[in-house]
Amino acid sequence: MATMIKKIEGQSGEGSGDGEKRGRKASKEVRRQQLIEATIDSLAKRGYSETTMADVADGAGLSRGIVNFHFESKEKLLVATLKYMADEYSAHWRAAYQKAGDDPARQLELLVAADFDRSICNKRKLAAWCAFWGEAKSRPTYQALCGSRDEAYQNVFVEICARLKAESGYAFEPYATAVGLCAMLEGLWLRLMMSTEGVTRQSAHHAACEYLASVFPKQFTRASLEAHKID
Amino acid sequence: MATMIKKIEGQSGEGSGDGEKRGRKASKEVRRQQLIEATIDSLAKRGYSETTMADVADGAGLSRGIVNFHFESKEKLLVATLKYMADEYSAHWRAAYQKAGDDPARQLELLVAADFDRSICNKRKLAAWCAFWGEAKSRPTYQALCGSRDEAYQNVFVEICARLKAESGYAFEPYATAVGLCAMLEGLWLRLMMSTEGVTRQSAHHAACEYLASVFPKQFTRASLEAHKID
DNA sequence: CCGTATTGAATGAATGTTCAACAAACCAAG
DNA sequence: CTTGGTTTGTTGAACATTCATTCAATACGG
Repeated sequence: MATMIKKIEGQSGEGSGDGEKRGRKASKEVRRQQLIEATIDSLAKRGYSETTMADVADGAGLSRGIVNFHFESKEKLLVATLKYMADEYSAHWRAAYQKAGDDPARQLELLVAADFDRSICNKRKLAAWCAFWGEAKSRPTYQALCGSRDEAYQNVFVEICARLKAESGYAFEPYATAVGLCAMLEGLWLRLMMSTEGVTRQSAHHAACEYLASVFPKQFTRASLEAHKID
Repeated sequence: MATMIKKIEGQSGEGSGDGEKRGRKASKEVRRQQLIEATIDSLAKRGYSETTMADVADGAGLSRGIVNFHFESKEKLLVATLKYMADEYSAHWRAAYQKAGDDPARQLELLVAADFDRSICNKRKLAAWCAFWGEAKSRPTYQALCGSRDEAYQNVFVEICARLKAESGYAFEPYATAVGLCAMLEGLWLRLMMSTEGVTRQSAHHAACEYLASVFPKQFTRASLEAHKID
């Protein structure tokens, strides 16, 4: 157990070259992350309602009381977990957006692809997301964070649709089209998480590309989208 | 309380003209439904993890032990509730499908409209659906029923897309297009439930129609879809 | 040694389930 | 139409369990 902690701290140490005393002070942040990862594990395996503090502690290989030390309560732990995932998601699409440069078609293609990237879109994370969605309505805190595909995210799509319309003379309304696209991406995640067979990350991405080819025929052909497909 | 029971029994009596002794035997089914409705209420108000047997009993205005009499356990109650909603949803879209006749374009329009009908698509029911979605991954029983937008539902869309393609020479793949459309409908439900302001049943339906107009331009114009809009 | 992170048992609250008692509906016999 | 007995639905308190939280004791880095 102690060795595992050392290893994680080591990884953290490599990543950030900060020369401060890393043993304890870093440990605090590392321990939090470790517990958050264990929380995601449990949410994915057992679901929200069956996830207990003991599960999380056991999953992290630590003692029962530890969670209340690093997080004040179960509620706080879950909020921190959701925030962790929301930040990760946000950083991921922003990176893809930036990488795309200024071409709206390329922005669209990369943003959609980003949503089906392995690092974000896997059973574990999707299950955790869905667990929070299920509780979001009755908890304002969750509701705010579950707009992870947030205001900003949707606005980017609205902007892209508007530019493509201006550029190629489409008849659609940019706002409604963007809302529909964002909804489809979310819905594909939902299906990905729900159905055991049939749906895969690739097939979901493929369906999204089919949408792009239908709605933006001037920018995308099915052949070109197929060519860029990587995983 | 007794008067309320009488009233409900009366309604049930009118509906089914069976001449059997209706006082007790009907009561059993009525009571089950009453408890299921109370369960949906609680799921919508408190969420899955905070819904207790006491909440359900109180919500129905009955005593604590009653739920374990009509349903064997909490688990069974929740499964029955989900099944109730799944059956209702299925019946609703099948009715719309039948009403549409044999024209695939009209089938598509009515099926999409059905998804945003008041009777199905309201905060209460959506919240309850989402509560189950959140738990579905870890419970095979839920997972099976949560394919309420089931195999059959999706296959109808695949068939419609295939016919429209054959009829009008579109380039899309029917299966991927249908999957994307179904996913969008689910995603719009999700948004409808999540965000407090901005999204309404009408605007969600509008986004779906925008999709239809973009993907099936030969069948739908934005003007015609707008004209048919009722609620 | 000092301070901090960690442990694990104790505690108390919440909750699903059980069950003995009670009420009401039903049916047959007077 | 009564009456008495039987079945069936309903109640609410008791019970057992699960679980988040607390905290005194401990280990360990600096």
